[in-house]
Amino acid sequence: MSEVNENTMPPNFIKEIIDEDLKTQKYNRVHTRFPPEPNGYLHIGHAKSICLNFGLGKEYGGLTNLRFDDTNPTKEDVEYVDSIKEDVKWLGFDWEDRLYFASDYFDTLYEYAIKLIKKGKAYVDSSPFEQIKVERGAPTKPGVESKYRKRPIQENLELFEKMKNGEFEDGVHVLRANIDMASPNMNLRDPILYRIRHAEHHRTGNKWCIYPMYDWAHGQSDSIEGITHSICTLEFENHRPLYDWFINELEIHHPRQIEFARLNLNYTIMSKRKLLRLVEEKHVSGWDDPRMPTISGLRRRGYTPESIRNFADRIGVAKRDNVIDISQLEYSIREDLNAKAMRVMAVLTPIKVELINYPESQVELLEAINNPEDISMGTRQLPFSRELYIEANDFQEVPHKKFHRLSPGNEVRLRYAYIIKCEEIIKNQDGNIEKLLCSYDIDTKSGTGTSDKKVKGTIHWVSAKHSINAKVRLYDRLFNVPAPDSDKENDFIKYMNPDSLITIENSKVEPYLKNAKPGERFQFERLGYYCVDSKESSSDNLVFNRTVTLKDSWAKIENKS
RNA sequence: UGCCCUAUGGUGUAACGGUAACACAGAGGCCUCUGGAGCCUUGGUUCUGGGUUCGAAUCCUAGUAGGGCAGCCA
Repeated sequence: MSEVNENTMPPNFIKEIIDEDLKTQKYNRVHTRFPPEPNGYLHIGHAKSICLNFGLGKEYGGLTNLRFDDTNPTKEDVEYVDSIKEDVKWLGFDWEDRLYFASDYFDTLYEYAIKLIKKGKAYVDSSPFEQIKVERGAPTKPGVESKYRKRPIQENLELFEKMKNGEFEDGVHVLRANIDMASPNMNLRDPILYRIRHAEHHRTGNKWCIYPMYDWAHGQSDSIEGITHSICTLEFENHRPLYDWFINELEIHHPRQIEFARLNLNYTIMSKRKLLRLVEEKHVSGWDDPRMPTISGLRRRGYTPESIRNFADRIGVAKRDNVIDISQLEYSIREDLNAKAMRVMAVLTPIKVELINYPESQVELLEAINNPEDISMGTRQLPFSRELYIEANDFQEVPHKKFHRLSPGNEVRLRYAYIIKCEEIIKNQDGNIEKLLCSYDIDTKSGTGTSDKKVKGTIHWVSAKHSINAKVRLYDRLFNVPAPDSDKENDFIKYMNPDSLITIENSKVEPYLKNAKPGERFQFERLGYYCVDSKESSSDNLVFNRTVTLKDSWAKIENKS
């Protein structure tokens, strides 16, 4: 697990509120929490929240809990609990011994409910589902009080206990708070606290058949844990008065809730439901498919925890709706990997080059720099011989006017090696290039300074007989429109990018990569950042995933003309 | 025809009543044995109209626009 860097996050309105609360002694400590529901995998939007909550805890010398809000047994599963824990850890955060579950508080919550009933602030409603829905009214229309609203306290107590004891079928009764059916805030129109659900819970098993609603459980859970600042997304702003009402009626510790705008990224989707659909309908290989915006997907794609944390800091926190450009995320990973990734030679789509004036059996070992951004990473030896592979698109038979690479009669430098000149093109019967016959200039060996010949381009290469095969997966954005789920007419599936994954079976990589470990990240010179696939790669069957390309200014020049 | 929230360059975020800053993207240029990296240059009548003030992106007010709220989901 990597360390969280010491940089503090940029100023934001939440820090201002906390500063103020500390100054006024509203609280004398900072305690936050990250409260996911274990019903899906975490995505980059959750990463923003995790970085925020844990970042605040760290920055103020406080604490941050990990708490699962597992109040709906029909949707939750331990698979999700495990993946969420792994993701939070991988991002570099530590909840220490403070791993909690809302289900830990089911007993307390039950007692709290009884307290409310005794105060006449909650009642058992035996109206059918539809009745309750109709009586709730609409945003512009006040609700109507239930005929069970004035049920005697003793009867409520007895019914509620029977609900708990499993004496009723699902849906027969609910426990409701007694607040205000005419409130302009719908959340205050006698919200449901408990519903009957004869379902097995992933932690409490069959102990309960009544389960608290999120609204009833969430605020009290924060209170029980002594949370000072409950940070959540904007849609809970209207729920805050309800949470305040509960806390006040119960007379328990009062956390301060602060809402912020969730992350939106273009060219992807963030809805858990839709991500689940991609997985279930097999549009992707799983939650950790490298094209998914999930944390596990980004991890398998080759993103580093540091890059995600830096991204979270850079995009900031505010209350207005936002759509972050995906290039911002890509910038963060390039920035990190540029500093850290070892450079390596890999030819994705090879064409053969034969150096006609290079001795048949000669092999030279050339020194290559592992990372020009970090010379402490040293150098390595690169075998060079008469037969090489170069990238197919580094050769143009009829070169574009600004093309600086190899073309007939033209010279180019082979990185860390010699300058070569294309003398002849050998084609097969179909007219496809079989190989290029080139000459090399012995006086131009890299590092010798024996020639002052200048050449416009430098290309990467690999020695044919020393290279090893690799499978390379080129990943691109999953959708080809900026907002795939904003179209009300068309399903978002329609906007999936058919070229989001292109697999190349026979790429040639330098021999150093033979021992590359799963998850290890490299820069393939002039191409991009790649990592060894953590699931399917082995030393005799290398599989690389493209994390992100290098910035490609040539592509822009090419597109312009 | 209700309540709540929001409004700063293309996208984000900052500026805390003293005259708009930073990052990404875009466009130019320099440099380069990665067309990478790095460096330089280049964008805003701060949603609109009033008001308060010597002074407003910041405060007040009225509009306008966008988002949220009618699960026994979270």
